[in-house]
Amino acid sequence: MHLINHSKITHKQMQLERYHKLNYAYPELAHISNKTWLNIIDQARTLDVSSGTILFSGNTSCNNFMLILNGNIRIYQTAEDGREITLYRVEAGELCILSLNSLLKNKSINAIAVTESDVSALVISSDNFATMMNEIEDFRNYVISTLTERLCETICLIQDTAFNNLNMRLACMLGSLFERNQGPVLKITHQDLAFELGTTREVISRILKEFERQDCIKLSRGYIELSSADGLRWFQTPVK
Amino acid sequence: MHLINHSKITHKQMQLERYHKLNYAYPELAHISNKTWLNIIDQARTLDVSSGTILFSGNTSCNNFMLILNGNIRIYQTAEDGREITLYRVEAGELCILSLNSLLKNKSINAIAVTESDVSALVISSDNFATMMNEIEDFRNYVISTLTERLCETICLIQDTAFNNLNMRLACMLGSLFERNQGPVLKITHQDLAFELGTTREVISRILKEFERQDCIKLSRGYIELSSADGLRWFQTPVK
DNA sequence: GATGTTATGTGTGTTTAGTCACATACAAGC
DNA sequence: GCTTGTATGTGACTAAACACACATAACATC
Repeated sequence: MHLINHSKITHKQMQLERYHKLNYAYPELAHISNKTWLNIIDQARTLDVSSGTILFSGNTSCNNFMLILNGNIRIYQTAEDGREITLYRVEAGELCILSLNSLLKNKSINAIAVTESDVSALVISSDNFATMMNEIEDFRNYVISTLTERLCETICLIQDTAFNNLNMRLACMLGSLFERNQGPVLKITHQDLAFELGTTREVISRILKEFERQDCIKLSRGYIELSSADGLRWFQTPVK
Repeated sequence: MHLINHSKITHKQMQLERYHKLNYAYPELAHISNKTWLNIIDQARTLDVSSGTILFSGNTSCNNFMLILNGNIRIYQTAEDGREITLYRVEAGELCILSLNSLLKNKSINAIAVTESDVSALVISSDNFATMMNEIEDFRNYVISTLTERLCETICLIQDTAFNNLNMRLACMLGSLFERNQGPVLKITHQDLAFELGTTREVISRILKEFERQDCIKLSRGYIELSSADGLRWFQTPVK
């Protein structure tokens, strides 16, 4: 009796902890007090995976919907020759919208999702997801808004890959990486940058070297240090 | 009195005509008999525009939602140097999902929509669209399904532009154009193909010439004739 | 059939990106 | 220190794509 009671308390504590994390990660959804919502969240299984786990790929599709509480996920595509290109990332508080495709149409997409850090997420079944979409207006709006936004970003990526040269694309990429980074020293390898942009390591190494010659950055093994954000910005715009 | 009566009859006829067209174009939505739906459709303004009309661009955003009854629309992006790339097309029975961005976030997207034929559409106000999304499950599902599908196609386009060379991309493009085309003679100019793929006319002309030398196609002014679909398929796969 | 317009063909040169083959360099651990 | 892995630097070459400058060629129309 004592034990059962104790277990009840910890369960309640766990639920509170869950809501705390969920509301922290998803402030847009924090105010939902709908009973359906609370039920489904209570039912949801917690998924904890370590960094480097493949959540879905061309073969293994993802038949659940996930609310990410912690960590981030990279969605990318591959070419036969080993090149990769990052499509986007999903962080805590965002929705992995691509999984909607397997969810709604039961058809997996030609992309890979891999965790870049330890990730914990709430797993919501296909049925419960459908219920939420139908019954909870705020949730529905959030999903549609995310989906729309993702489509727009993807379209920008097309413009980028189709029309911009690598110098510019790399300069822009570095720009946004430094922005997000705390401090001017970025921990990343040339190969990783190549994987971001869909090209090869040598090409990146050469362009970075050019940036260094122009005193925009300083290179060292595994790190890139920003010397001149303005200098870098010069490369971020089309020549002339 | 006689006149008013007459006008009422024609109005009713017009409404019937409208539903006929709508249901023909959107079989997925044809069964909706919801009162809200009928009201909004009745209220909707009909838009008739001729071929070549710009529906939205970077500047002019589209603050309405459209159900396309007739014709088709091309959505594309431009580069400073005059190149263009087609993102996708919207035909009767499909949804122009990009307009959702201006609709939901009041933020226009960096793309242009132009009619490729005479187009007639039902224009649905932002408010009515929101009402439909909230109240009509089937409509909502259709919108979300379209949005998801568009996102997937866009992601495939990224893979295509990032990893495939122009020979292959052009061969694939021709392949799908011939598939849709009635008969083996396709009416299109080299410049138009360049605009589809985001490149320049000369490049397309040379690749087409190569396809002709390989007896896949025959070229004439304004037309491309398919000689060997198998030969063309050879170019549609990565070399070796 | 003269004229203007649009579409195509093609030579030549340049730039950009990718490939291959190494050399070097750094970092960690034994 | 030495070894082993990983990361970077670079020369030299190839290929793809683009740019420029024309020459034709087809068609439209008057």
